[in-house]
Amino acid sequence: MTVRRPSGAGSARDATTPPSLAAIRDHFRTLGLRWTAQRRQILEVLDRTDGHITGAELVDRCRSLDPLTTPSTVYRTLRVFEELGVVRHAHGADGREEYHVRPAVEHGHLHCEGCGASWEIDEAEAAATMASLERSRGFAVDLSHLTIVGRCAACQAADPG
Amino acid sequence: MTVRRPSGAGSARDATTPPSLAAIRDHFRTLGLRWTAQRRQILEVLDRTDGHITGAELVDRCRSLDPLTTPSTVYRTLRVFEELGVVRHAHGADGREEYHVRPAVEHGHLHCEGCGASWEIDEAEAAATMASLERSRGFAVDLSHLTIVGRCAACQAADPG
DNA sequence: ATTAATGCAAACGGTTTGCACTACT
DNA sequence: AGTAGTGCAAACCGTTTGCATTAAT
Repeated sequence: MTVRRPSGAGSARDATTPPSLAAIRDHFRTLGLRWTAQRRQILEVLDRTDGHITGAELVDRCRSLDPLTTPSTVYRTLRVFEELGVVRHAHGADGREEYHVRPAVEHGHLHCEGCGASWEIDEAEAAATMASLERSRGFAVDLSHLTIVGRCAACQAADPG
Repeated sequence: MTVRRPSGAGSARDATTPPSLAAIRDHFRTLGLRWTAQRRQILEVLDRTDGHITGAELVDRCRSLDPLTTPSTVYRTLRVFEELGVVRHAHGADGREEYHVRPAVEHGHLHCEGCGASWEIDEAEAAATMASLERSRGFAVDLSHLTIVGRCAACQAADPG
């Protein structure tokens, strides 16, 4: 199925506040898409997740809520949600696709290859990066897709290697 | 097999110029590892590749040179090469593992999600990013692992969104 | 002669597909 | 009633593994 994407409310491009559940449901219906129990459930799980979640993790969590959950439905729904701009995916440090509900403020991630921890970086913190690439190349960084890998302060202290 | 990694020449930590084929072969032997036709071939293909290459692509190219090439050998060799610091992997824009022969100067990649093109970013260009995260968090960015996704100047002009 | 490395085939995990069926609208 | 969405099972792709065999030292 291919989603038609009219301009206007909820279009994938505007970076406003996250729409409410009801708004999303209505938006679906307006587009001729259907609002099903599965879609609601998946959206709820995504919404409760802060940070990011891989497709497989999402399948698991949905399954633990409702054992009848099917991977194909989850992945298909994820695609639709992304086409509609409800979720966003980025590539985590391990190379997996990671999804998150489109946040009010876009953010990227910092990942320590020493301890595996990760942190969010907001627009302010990424400003230097974005400005520099904008200036030198005219390149517009997709912050919500950004994962920077390296070593955190603690790991450097622990193993100055 | 686990590779012992003695300090000294060729150790994974020093960021010097890329060692010659002969040096690598000798290094292998010194460690009690063996230098085989397959390893030489894989290294040659890697060396001829500029930029980056995925595991699967590497398998294909090796196969086109020698149809007897086996995936398991390639992947195993890749691991050994990486443990020895001969190659490095990063996660490409599409989330795949991408390998490159460890270059004299470490670099990251810039990837346009509009046209799919990618460019290298060197230390100078990444300086702003690295300095900023170093300052705010004490975080040491792993430049060779860095892939920044966004939209290039041309794509922004073509489709101002 | 040792034992590291290979080749094969089979298993793996995450994701995608085709198709008949179900259920939103 | 019509068609979007589901569930199932099977296929898929890239990668990893166990094990018997080969070959570098």
